Amino acid sequence: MSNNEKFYKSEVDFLRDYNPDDFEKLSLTTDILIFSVSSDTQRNYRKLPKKHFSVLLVKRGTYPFKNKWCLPGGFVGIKENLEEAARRILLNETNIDNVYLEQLYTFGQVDRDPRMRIVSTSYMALVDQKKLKGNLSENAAWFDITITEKGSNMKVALKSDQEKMEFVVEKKLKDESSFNYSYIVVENERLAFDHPLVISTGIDRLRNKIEYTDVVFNMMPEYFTLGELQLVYETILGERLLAPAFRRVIKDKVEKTDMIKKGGGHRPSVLYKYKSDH
Amino acid sequence: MSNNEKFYKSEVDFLRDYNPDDFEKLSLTTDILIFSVSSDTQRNYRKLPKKHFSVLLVKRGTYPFKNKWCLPGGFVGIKENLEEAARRILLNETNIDNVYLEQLYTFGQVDRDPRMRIVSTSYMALVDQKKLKGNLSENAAWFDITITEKGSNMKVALKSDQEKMEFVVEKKLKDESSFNYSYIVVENERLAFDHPLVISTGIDRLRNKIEYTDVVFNMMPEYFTLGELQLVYETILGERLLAPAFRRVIKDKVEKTDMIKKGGGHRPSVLYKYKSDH
DNA sequence: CTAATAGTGTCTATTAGACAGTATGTT
DNA sequence: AACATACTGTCTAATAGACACTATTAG
Repeated sequence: MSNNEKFYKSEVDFLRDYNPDDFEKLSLTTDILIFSVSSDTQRNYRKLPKKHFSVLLVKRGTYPFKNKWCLPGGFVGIKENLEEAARRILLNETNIDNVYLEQLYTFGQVDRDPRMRIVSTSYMALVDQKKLKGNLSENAAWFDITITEKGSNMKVALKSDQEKMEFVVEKKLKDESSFNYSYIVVENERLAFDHPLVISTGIDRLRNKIEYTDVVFNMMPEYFTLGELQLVYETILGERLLAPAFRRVIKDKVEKTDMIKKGGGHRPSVLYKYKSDH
Repeated sequence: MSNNEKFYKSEVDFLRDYNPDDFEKLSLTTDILIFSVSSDTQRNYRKLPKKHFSVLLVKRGTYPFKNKWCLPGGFVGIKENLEEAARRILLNETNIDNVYLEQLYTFGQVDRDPRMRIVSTSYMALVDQKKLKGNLSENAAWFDITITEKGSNMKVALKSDQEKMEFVVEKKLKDESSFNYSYIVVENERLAFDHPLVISTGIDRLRNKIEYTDVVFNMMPEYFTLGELQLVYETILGERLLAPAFRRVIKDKVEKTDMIKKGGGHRPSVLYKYKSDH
């Protein structure tokens, strides 16, 4: 009997059917990374309001990580699907529903929670911030994100009306032959758990997906100008784009309306809406 | 006190710190989707051996799903990281190590295991099949994959030396504005659990990643001809590629050696190897 | 010689980048 | 008038697709 045969006859099937002490049950949570793009209040009547890429954080009231900020999250019920749990928590904490949500990654480092073993499946939500306004709890706040990359390090500065904080993660290739990497937290004072990793992973995912999908329209109001849309792309990608090229690429995804946005100290702009059938 | 304030003061923090009955612990497993590309034994001295995209499955010896096939997998230890668990199981069941491995997706449907609530984080491994040969257990077998897509349905035919089976899944968009979709199993006789979903998700991921990363080289031997490499791409993508275009795109990723592969009834071919620094 | 793959050259079509130039609002 | 954005046209560069053509082996 070979070593492998022995294994298959015992361990695989064994593990499927039994639950020995080594494999005791663990807790599963879900954390929701809610991204949106917010606008500055307009200072100069000529200029377009500056846009900020932002994330919703919640201040913890109890230990561990008391007074630190974290992503909204909670335990997955024993009879609850993962995405259902994420939507329940999202609805409870932000009062919104029917939002774009996708599974991001499952974080399972043994020591990621100081209390006990907790594995967390994170979800990424993309919202139009106006749908939430006025409903935020005292403990929740939007933080504008500013990303600075130097070498393999990424510094993420977070700024709300009240607070400023930042963390630094290092992007580390796990495999030289692919874009398979993970992040390591280099600096972090104010964020709870391994949430810097979740945020970094989400930024990465969004920056990728914005290039080949239409997810960005989940962060837009129903009607928008192409200038505003371009600003959102620029804000998320962290780079300037050339308007003619942007318009060429985006033109099949949007539909002109007969509405026009006036009021800026410049030529008025046609309002567009998302065209899903193309 | 607003509804939201009430919520934040209670539920978020409550859930973090307590473990009420509704949120009892659950079992976490990992399933490993092992892909490789195998070659037919050569029948015509002129023709290149045909290549097959294949997956490693294990036959279950016990209930539930007795005598059905499944992906190798097992429970995650309470003090074991997710990827560590995947590597442990991979090593035990296939006797290989140092293999390309990436987290694929976490499947958590409440009813995915008939015994109890089990959430599974799947990993995808890419291997060169020659490294495994001779070590396979009786219960394990490579299945060649043939994919037929019609409309939103994908039929996956699996064929080993001994057995043939197939399943059909439907690709369903979850969000009209993105490529965020999930699969639904339409037909499945012989595969255990929700493993048709895992396989479909993995095929998708691999087909995507092969276009913008170098993952494919994890499935290649150290030295290979460009014709063989092209065949692997064609096998995984399920479409023919034009040789001049393929060579143009691939040329920066490979390095010519001074070795030559002779023996076919045709012009000999230069052997290349992967060049990671480009 | 033949069948089969190896490998190159080149034309064309498509897409991306760059920039100039015109248009039209508000103050 | 001045500024700021809206919007278009066009040149160029880079990339992808198609196909013809040459090279070289085993049998």
